Amino acid sequence: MSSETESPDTSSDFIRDIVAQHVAEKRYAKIVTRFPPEPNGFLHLGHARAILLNFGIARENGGQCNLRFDDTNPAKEDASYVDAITHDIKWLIEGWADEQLASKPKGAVPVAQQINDRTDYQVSTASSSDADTEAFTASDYFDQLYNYALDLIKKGHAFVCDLSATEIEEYRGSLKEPGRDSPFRDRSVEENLDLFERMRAGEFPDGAKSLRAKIDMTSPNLWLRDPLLYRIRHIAHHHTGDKWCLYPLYDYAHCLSDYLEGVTHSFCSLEFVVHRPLYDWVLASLDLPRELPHQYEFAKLIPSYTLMSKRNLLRLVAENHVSGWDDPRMPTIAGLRRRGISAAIIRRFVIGTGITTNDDSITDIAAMEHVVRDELNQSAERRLGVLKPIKLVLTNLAPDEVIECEAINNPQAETPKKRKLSLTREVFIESDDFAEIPPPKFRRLKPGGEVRLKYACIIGFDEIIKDADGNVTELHCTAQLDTRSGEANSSKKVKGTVHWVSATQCHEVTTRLYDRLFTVEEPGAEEDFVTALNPDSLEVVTAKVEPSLAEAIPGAVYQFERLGYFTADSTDSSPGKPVFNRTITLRDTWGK
RNA sequence: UGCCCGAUGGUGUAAUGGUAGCACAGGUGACUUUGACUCACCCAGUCAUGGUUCGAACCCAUGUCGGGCAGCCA
Repeated sequence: MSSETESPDTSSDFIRDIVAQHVAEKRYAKIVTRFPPEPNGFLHLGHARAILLNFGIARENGGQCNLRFDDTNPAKEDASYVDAITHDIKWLIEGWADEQLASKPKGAVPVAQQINDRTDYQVSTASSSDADTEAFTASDYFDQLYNYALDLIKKGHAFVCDLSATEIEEYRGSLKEPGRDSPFRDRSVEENLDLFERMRAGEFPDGAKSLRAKIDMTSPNLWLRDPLLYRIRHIAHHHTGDKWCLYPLYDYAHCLSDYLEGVTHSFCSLEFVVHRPLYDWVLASLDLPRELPHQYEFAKLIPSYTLMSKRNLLRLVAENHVSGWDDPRMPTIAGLRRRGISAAIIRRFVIGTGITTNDDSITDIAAMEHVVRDELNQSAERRLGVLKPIKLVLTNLAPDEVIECEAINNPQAETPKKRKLSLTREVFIESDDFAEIPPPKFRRLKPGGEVRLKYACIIGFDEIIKDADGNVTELHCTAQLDTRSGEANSSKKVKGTVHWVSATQCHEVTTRLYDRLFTVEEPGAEEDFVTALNPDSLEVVTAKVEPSLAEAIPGAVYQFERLGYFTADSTDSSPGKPVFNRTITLRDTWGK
């Protein structure tokens, strides 16, 4: 099927070098990575890099990659995204790293175990053959996270603070000025324990108190100035319900979730570099028995002409600039899939961009378009379809005459299969393929010229028919039947070949012509990206296509010869009535 | 102007003290029953200045430019 030519495992990057070093040192029994999406939107091309890195590292080292929902903020998250995210990940790695996708037994939470006479907590991993499994979920660790917070308080590493949000901001200082200690910083362990328990019990309103790490208010790293660990939120959580009104923050929950799952390598994007000391501080302050996970950062993938943040993509959806998260113009995994772009294509493109710490790079979207065309050229069957038809009459054929022609399904195939096409007196050709006053080097149909109807025969131009207003209504030509394949004059050469469909044996199908969503290279850098929306990103036409396309398989991609690649939309098509989405046009070196 | 990070053709990357390579984009031509594909050729780079070294894209120093950080978001 796919001729996926993914980079061999010889390709390396700084992260693979680090992991290879650890493997050589036998530092870990098994390499364990994780992909931790927050269920607050659909996954996009940027996530694809993280997914492919995490699963790729696991795949190359006989390890595992945990899918973990990072659901510590009930105000922004929703269970409705969980299924879509899970589906997209599985689809992206299918046939490539399915074995590495790790989950846990249903309902599993961290359990106590003895390690070197010390009590440790870990959540078990389910084997891929187990029946009842589910994704790892940070909120399943809330109890254990709470207990760890108690430990932190007992060790004098955390305190309950009564300062308001604005006061905390003031006390934090600025980029240049050091911060000041909270007046509540030196509460006794007993008082902190009592207050924290009462926070959990719901005695205080939102924002009245918080649990903070006791680190260093004068640190040049803002994230070390007694950062918050827990905040009060009297709001139900999509997974834990109303059990909690106290929720941990990312910096506290993430490193410990990694630890509880036995993650060895925790990869994230560059903006978390400044958080790494905090990641390490939390883990180190708890004096944990097992080997600690470590965080490594890499640069995000930002393709040109696309938006790449969930916040912004959500706005496109909310304001109806697109039909949804899976609109074929969206850079989401679901959108690309509907567009006809396979997982193998995404993998080849994303992996091909590499992993670095260069932080200001924009990847030319043309690099992805190249992969799309290259893969589809190998796999897509060819069909004939006319987007903007103009009628052409072959005056030397009888009205009911049908001439059978043979068309090749895919010239790239080892042993190309063929199908039948019917040439009739009346056909449609692309209106772009005729010019009454042709521009220089025009190789198509023009007055007095000749052109070949693909897979049929050469035709000679006779006459142009116009209506009263001067609009072209029909083109009259003569078919040179002896130039058909196998006939005496079949090797006759003409400069142009055009596609066509029989006017009496064709189907009309709704076809969506997509173009890039934005007119500028970096819409995310725009004051307001909405002003950079491409007004022509979607054009709907009723195309005339050859009969076989009525049975197009949703999700399959076809090349409409000389036009581009089209896929039958899997949500809007119905049996016998496909709706086509244009995946991408063919490369066009002539320009028009 | 606090701290941290980064800098290789137009773009994305490789070279880890020893010939600056690959891909995309762009250009020219060949081929063509898809102006597609394919093929051939061309274009074009180590941010700057010093230093270490027989030898520096790589190590050091300084500068320049770019990015990140002051959510009870992740």
